[in-house]
Amino acid sequence: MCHIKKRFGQNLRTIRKSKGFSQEHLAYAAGMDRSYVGKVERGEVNLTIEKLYLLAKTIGCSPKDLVPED
Amino acid sequence: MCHIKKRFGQNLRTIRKSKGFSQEHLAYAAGMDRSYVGKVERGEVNLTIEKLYLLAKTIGCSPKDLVPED
DNA sequence: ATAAAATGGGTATTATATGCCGTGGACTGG
DNA sequence: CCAGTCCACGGCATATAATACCCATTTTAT
Repeated sequence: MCHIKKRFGQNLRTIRKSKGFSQEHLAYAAGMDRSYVGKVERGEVNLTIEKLYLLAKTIGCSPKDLVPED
Repeated sequence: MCHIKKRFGQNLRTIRKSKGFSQEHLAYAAGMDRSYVGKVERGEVNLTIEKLYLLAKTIGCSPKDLVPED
C-alpha cells in the first residue's frame, strides 16, 4: 500500500541517476515542478499514470521499468 | 498522453474478463465503486498508482501486466 | 419475450495530486 | 571565502482524482 510509492520512487531515482539527470533537469524536461519530482522519489506522493508515463518517456525508459513487481 | 488511459483500460478489461470477473465483482472485491471501474476501463480517469496496484492485486495479476509498453 | 445481470454514463461532493513559492544544508570548484 | 549545483523539506492555492449516488441501455440467459 504505502511501500508502493517508495519503491516506485527508488526505481525512478536509480534510473534517473543512471541517465545522468538531476531532479531539476528531469523536472524541467518533463515540464513539471522540481519539488514534485523530489516528492515522487521520496515516496511522498501517489502520482497518476499520466505522470508515470511522462517521467518514463522523458527519462528514456519503459513505464514498466518504473513499476515494481508484485 | 490521452491514449495511455485508454490502453490501460483495455488491458484491465481484457485481463478482468479472462479471470471471469464482472466490473461489479471486481469493484466489490477491491472496495471501490462499480461505476469507477467502468470509467477506468473506458479510459475516462487518470488513476493513481495506488489504484493501479489495488486493481492488479485484486484481479490477480502483476501491476506491470496492466501498464502498456512505450 | 421477459427477467436478470452487466455496463454506460451523468452529477455532485470530498479528498488529494500537482504547481509554485520559499529556506537551508551538503558538496564542489575557483 | 564565495558562487554554484543538487537535494530535502515545508506551506499554500488550485486543478483534478476519488467516491458515492443515480438511471438508462445493452447483454445474457431462460
